[in-house]
Parts: sequence; C-alpha cells; structure tokens
Amino acid sequence: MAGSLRDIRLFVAAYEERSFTAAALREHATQSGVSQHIRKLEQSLGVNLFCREKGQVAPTPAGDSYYQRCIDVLRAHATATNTVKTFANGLDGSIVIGLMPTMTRCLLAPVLSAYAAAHPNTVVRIVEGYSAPLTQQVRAGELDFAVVPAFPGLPGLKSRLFLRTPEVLVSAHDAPEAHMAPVELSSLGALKLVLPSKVNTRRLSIETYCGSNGVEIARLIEMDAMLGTLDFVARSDWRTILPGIMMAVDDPAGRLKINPLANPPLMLDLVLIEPSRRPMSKAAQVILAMLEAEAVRLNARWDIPAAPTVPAPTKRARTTRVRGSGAAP
Amino acid sequence: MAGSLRDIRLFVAAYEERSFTAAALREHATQSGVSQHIRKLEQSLGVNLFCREKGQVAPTPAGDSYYQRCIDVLRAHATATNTVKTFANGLDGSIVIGLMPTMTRCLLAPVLSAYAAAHPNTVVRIVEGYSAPLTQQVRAGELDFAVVPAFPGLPGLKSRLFLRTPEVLVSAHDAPEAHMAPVELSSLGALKLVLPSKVNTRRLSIETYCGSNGVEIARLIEMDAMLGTLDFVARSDWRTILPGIMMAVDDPAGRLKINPLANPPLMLDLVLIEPSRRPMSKAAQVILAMLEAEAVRLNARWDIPAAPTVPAPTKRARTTRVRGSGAAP
DNA sequence: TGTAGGCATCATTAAACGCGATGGGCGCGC
DNA sequence: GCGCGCCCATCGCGTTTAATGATGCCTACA
Repeated sequence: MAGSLRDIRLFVAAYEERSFTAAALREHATQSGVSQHIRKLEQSLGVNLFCREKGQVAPTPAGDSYYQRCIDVLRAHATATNTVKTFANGLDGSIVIGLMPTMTRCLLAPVLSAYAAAHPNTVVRIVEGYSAPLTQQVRAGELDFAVVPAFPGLPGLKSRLFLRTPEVLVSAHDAPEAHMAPVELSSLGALKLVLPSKVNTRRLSIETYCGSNGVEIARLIEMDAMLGTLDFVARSDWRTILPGIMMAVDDPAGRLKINPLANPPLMLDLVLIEPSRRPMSKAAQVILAMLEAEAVRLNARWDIPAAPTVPAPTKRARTTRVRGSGAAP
Repeated sequence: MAGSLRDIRLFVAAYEERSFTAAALREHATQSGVSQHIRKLEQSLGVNLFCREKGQVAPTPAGDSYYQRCIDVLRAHATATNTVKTFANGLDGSIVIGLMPTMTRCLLAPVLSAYAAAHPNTVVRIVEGYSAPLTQQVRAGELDFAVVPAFPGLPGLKSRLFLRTPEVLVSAHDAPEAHMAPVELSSLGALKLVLPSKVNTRRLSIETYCGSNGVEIARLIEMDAMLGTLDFVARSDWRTILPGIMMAVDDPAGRLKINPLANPPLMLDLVLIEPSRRPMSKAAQVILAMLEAEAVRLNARWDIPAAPTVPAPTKRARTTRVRGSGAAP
C-alpha cells in the first residue's frame, strides 16, 4: 500500500514550499530524498502530484486535493499522539481491590481521585464485599489485595495490620447524646441495635464487648446491608455500632449522630490480605500506600477527643449493674 | 518522532484482535514483528498501550484512547488515497490555449467538459483574445497553441490549417430572410453592418468580398467586442458577418437569424499556431484533437444546406448593380 | 505435572532509507 | 548569445531499519 507518514510529511512540505529543496531543508532531509519520496508516492497513487516545469514545481489538481486530505491525516496523527501522552505519567497495569463498606464509605473517594489523576493509565476495579467473599477472592488470586477485619489467618494469604480504629455508636440526629461525645454504652439503658449477622466477624466482638461491659441490648435487628442500616438508623430510634474509620466524615445530610464507645473503647483491627504466592504489583503497592495514609489521616479524628473526656463515675457503676444482660457471644 | 502508518495499523489490528498473533495474521506479518512494532510505539509515546498479563493482552486506558484516534488517522489516510485516485486516469500537466471568441462561443464548452472529465489532473487555462495578442503570446511561449485566422506566418511559429468555415450573415430574429437559408448579400440592398476594426484580419477579407461582389454597405459600426456585437445585432436592424463555426449552434434565446453567404460563399480559414521551438505536450495534442473533431462536427452544419439551395436570378442581377458601393478595403 | 498457546527477545538476513555526486533543463544576467 | 546558477532527476553506496524464525518464559488447562 501507499504512503508512510514520512512520505506525507515530505509531500506536504514540498506542497507548501513549492520547492523540493526548501522542503528538504524544512524536514531535515535532502533534496534527493524528497524527490524520491514524492516519486514513490506518485507511483503508488498512480497520479502525478506535481508538475515539474519551467524550473519550479507546481501542484496538479490531484496534488491540491491530496494536500487537503494529507493535512487531515497529519492533524489526526498529532491529535492521537498528543492525546495519548496525557497518560504518559505514572504507573500502568490493572489492579483489583476488595474493600468492605467500612472502607468505601468515606476513605475510598479521595484516594481514588488522587490515584486516577496521578496514574491515568491504570485500570482500577473496586470490589465491595464482606470479609468472607473478599478473603476467598484474594486466595483465588482474583484480588490484588483486600482489607478485612482481623482473623486468625489462612494458608495462601499474607496479612498484616492495616488499621486499628475504634467502634462508634451511630444514632439518628435526634438522639439525646452530644455529637462526637464519647459514651459509655451501658449508661444508655436497653439498646435497640442493628447489627450484622453472625457471618460478619465484627458481630462476635461487639457481642463480647457488650457482655463484658454490661451493655443491655433490648432489641436486635440483623442486617448485612450497610446502606440499609444507615438509612434505617437515621430514620428511627434504633442505633448501630460501626467502625470509626467508616464514620470519619460526618453524614453530609446531618442525619446521623456519632459517639465513640468509651470505658472501655472497642477497637476494630483491620488487616491487609494479599495472595502469598506473588508479590504485589507496583500499582497496587502505590494505591495501598495511599489508602493507608488516608486511613491514618481520617482515623486521627478519634485520637484527639478521646483524651479530654472525663467519664462520669455514676455511669460506670450502672455499667457493672447491667453486666451479663448482653447477647451471648 | 513516533509512528509510521504501519505501526498504527499493527496496533489497531492488535487492539481489535486482542492478540498479537491474530493481528500478525491479519496484517500479513509475524507475531514477532507485531510485538516489536507495538513496543516501539509504546516507547516513543512513553505509555503502555497493552497490559500483557494472564496470557492475554488487554488494552490500557491509554490504549483505548489511542485506538480511537488511530481509527481517525487511518480513515483520513484512506480518504486521502481514495480521493486522489479519482485523478488517476488520463494525462496531466498544464496547458494554456488561446482562442478567438469565434472558437469559444459554442465550440469550447463541449470539448472542455469532455477533456476535464477524461483528464482531471490537467490544469487547463483558456485565453480569449483576437489574433494579434494571441499570436504574440504563442511566440512568447506563453500559450501551448492558439487558433487564429489565417495569416502569412511569422518566424518562431509553426502553423497549419485548422478549419475552413463559411462566413454567415447574422441578423435579428425579425429579419425578413428565412433562418439558415443561404443569401446573396448583394440582394439585400444597402446593409447596416457591424464589423470588427481593421486590426482584425477578417475585416479585410469581408471588405474585399463586398467589393468584389457588389455588396453595398450603407452604414458601418466598428466593434471589437463580440458579446456587444451579438447583443446589438439581436436588438436592432443592424447585421454582422461572423464565422459559421461560431454560429454552429443557434442562439438559445432565438434572438438571432443566420444566413450563410452564397454566390459566392465567403470562407474563413482558421489556422493552428504553436511555438516552433518545442513540440506540443501530449495534453495539448489531445485537447487540440478534441477541438478539431468538434469543430469539424459543428462545421458540418454548413455543408448540407448549401447544396440544395437555388439562389434567385433576380437577386444576382441586383448584386451586380450595387457593386462598388461597399466600404473601401 | 505435562502440554499447548501466547508474548518477548535475539541474531540474521533482506530491504529500505538517506545521502552525496552527477547530469540535464531552464531562467537570468553579463 | 553564452555562460552561470538554481532546481530537480537519477545513480551508487553506506547505513539504518524492518521482517523473520528460533528460542525461552509464562500462564492456562487438562
């Protein structure tokens, strides 16, 4: 077939300069080369593009027409090159990450924005799920990594602590407590709680905590739907207990009230798991580091107010009294 | 710089096939070649276009973007190639032709149409003018050839007979004569004639003819403007004498009446002149041949009706009587 | 665990490219 | 009228580039 881009560039130069010599100068070539290229073009097209007469070259009608289209070709090519260079910075590859709703509610967005801007040539896929399926997918190599609640560990998985975040009480905005004020759970009387089902690792620790600290659970609804839990809590007098990192940013609509658990606090350990068989890709390492940094930054919300708070002794007494009425672990 | 068209074609094939091997097959190359081309592209763009993992190649976001633009480039190139091939048939070059109004009125159009269609890659320029400037331009080499009334010849010019055409009387549509009927000029009585000035070669022959055949010219207007002459004749009772080849097609508006001169006819010889120093270009030869053929075809109009016509003897007598009253040569 | 398919890499060969030199045509100026 | 200079076409040569087949690595699949 006819025409490399160099042919076209030389032709365009010759057309515009009306001179092979000038075209060669412009395109850093020699007059000889220009002559040969254009001859090749003409032969492969079967048309004379220039009329060599009277000591100068004049375009034929075919040359005029071809020039117009060649401009289009060159511009399209320049556009393609420039556009693709937008992706030139940063890493590339494909990463698939598994996260619990805990991680996706307010931690993921800023990290995703920053990463996508810095590494536009990466294909990122986020899988939201609870610990069991995520763990399974990491073991199967379908995920580059996942962040799940701490668990004993499994063969084929490499894990380490990702973040320690306090559990917090979440209520509707009209709850009596002061927003962000630490609360002693047992001091609130019999609770109406929405909790995940027992397939969720956190359920066990929450029940253990309640049992150990005299928290009375009056009524219980099991819900493994995070969006549903939040909406239901916001619209009722039911409450729930959620990881602090998940509530590190206030509900934009102001429908939720948040109170860290105090005396004692209940901590949730999140661990990073990855397939042990292969090292993490560079891109995965980078987005993991960004996730971790953002998690630490958001989690700091729970460090500061915890210190100055002075729990009331009366409440502690009541806690002891109710001990044992919590749900069984 | 980055990217020959082959690079782009191979990339597009690989993108669409999602396989270097299949792309190589489609583009009549080898898997190795495709691999190298795409790697070269990636390096010169500074971006990975494909993600080679899991035994298959998947486009990166950059690859997706680049593909879209590459399609544009290839389509633009195909358009350029196809469009220019429209010009592939026929001759090319540049021809400049000098013609008298006699030739341009009805002879030129069909020839130009046919030539332009058959040889689209030729630049054709028509110069309309009278014999003197045309001759001059041919001698100067500015014209490939010209057709002018016969004349003695000049150094630097090569000439030969182009066409012999009868002179005809042209009148307004309300003139008494029958359209196309041969007329004996002297039988029309004293004429009001519009004639070219004496710089025009034909003026001499017309005056000679009138003088020799007893044609009386009552009044004379000199006009070297052909369009003006025709319009004036059409709108008045003045008449003119014009070469038959010029009136070979009737006035579309029917405003003009035409009568060949008879007893005797007056013939105009048109000659082809070309610069003697160089041979005529192929393109010029071709359009000349077409002009000549069309001229012969059109001129045939004057061959047929001339024969059966029987001029009235009375008119011939009158011709003799008025002889000598024509304009001086 | 062995096998098949796919991509990357390498060395070799073939082709294309680019360059300088040479020659012919044309216009310009002496 | 006759060189002179400019410009393009052509030729031969050296270098670069492209294409190829073999080889090796990795992954998926049985």
